[in-house]
Amino acid sequence: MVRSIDKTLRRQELAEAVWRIILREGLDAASVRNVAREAKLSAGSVRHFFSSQAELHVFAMEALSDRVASRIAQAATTDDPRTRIMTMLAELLPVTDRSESEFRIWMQFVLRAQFDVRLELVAKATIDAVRELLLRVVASQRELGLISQHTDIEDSAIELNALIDGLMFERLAAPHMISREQTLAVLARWLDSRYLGGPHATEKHDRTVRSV
Amino acid sequence: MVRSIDKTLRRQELAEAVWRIILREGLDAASVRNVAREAKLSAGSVRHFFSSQAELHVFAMEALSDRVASRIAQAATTDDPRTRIMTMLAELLPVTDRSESEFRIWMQFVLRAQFDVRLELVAKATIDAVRELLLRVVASQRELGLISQHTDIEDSAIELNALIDGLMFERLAAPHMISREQTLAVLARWLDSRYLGGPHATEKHDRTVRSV
DNA sequence: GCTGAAATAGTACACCCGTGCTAGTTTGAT
DNA sequence: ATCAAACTAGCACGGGTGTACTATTTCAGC
Repeated sequence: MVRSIDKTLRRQELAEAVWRIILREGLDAASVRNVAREAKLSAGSVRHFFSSQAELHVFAMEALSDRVASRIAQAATTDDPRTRIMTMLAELLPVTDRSESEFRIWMQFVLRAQFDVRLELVAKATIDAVRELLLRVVASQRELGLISQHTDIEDSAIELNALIDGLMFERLAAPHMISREQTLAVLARWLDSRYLGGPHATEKHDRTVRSV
Repeated sequence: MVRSIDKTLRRQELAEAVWRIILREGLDAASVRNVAREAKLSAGSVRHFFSSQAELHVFAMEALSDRVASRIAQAATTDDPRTRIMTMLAELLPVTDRSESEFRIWMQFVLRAQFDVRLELVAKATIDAVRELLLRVVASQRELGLISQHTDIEDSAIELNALIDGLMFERLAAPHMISREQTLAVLARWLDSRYLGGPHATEKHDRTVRSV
């Protein structure tokens, strides 16, 4: 069935149209008519792929979440443990043109989720996934002996999560206040401060982690 | 001129009506008609006090910023340095019914500011003020000898700012993920970890000493 | 009281919205 | 070539929006 592939494709195209509009004018502007125009379709056509505007928005939000998740999965294939951790966590921050756009869009969805039950579900699932990722990261750090055996994994993950969310928020809400380099520097400093042996002990630990 | 006092009062009342609507249904719902109904006025009457919807929103955002600022100023009168710092910083976090509401509204404004030049100005001014506050806090900590003389004030303020913004964001976007108590605990832990000696020896986890 | 300005209400206009509906067009399998 | 399903376009309805405008009410100062 070639048609069903087309359908999936069109839905993805429409999701991307939603993204572009949100980036340009905000989620409010992502009306059915605007999205249709952005995707060079008619409003009736959009209705054919999404039975309601709400469904379109939910799909666009899920697609965005998936997109970021796949990038993190990609980053997780890095060999060196410390590089891998830094690369993965950097994917949670708006420090490139691409990720800056993605998180700007994501933020709009998350805020609207406060008044939309369906979007709230997507937000919660994604946020929980990030929390679990961070827990695994910190846990694997401890298993590798990169940080003290007495480190409270839960507390560390919570603090790391807050730090990352704060950096993300500031990069989006006040980019003049913290540059991309500073953003990564703050994250790196936080990680280094917990490593045994200080920031420059890099090549001593060769074991690979399979849980992350 | 009793009338001009009335005018100021009405504007404040309308701002509070805007707040209530944002809290309940989001900034999108803060239309002139909705605000008028919330304030038990006619739409034409609202227009008499604010020449446009944009002006109403800007005023409501500024009023909110002022409100939080005055609470921080109030907290700054605390005597004991360490209590004062914690009390002031706690005012930057949504950890009470009141502050939770205020920051929830604030977040809506800040996000819309990305697409509204006038709101962007208010956001920038407020965000810059917070940054300067945090710089002063860290600087005074060092002057009082509460933290190491080698602490980089700028770096510390940036990290503290990110942590606070992250905690705020998480409390609003994912309150299920971090409780009010946990929020304050993370902040307290971050502050304590920088104090020389560290007062709360009852802390359960091992704190790695940092030279930052 | 009287008056005029401030305050409030109400109406009208042009616009955008979500969505239901219908009518055409395209397309792949037979 | 035929046909049914998939696709696309367009219209219409009821409703909400900002705002310009006019009409009415309120009330302090005289």
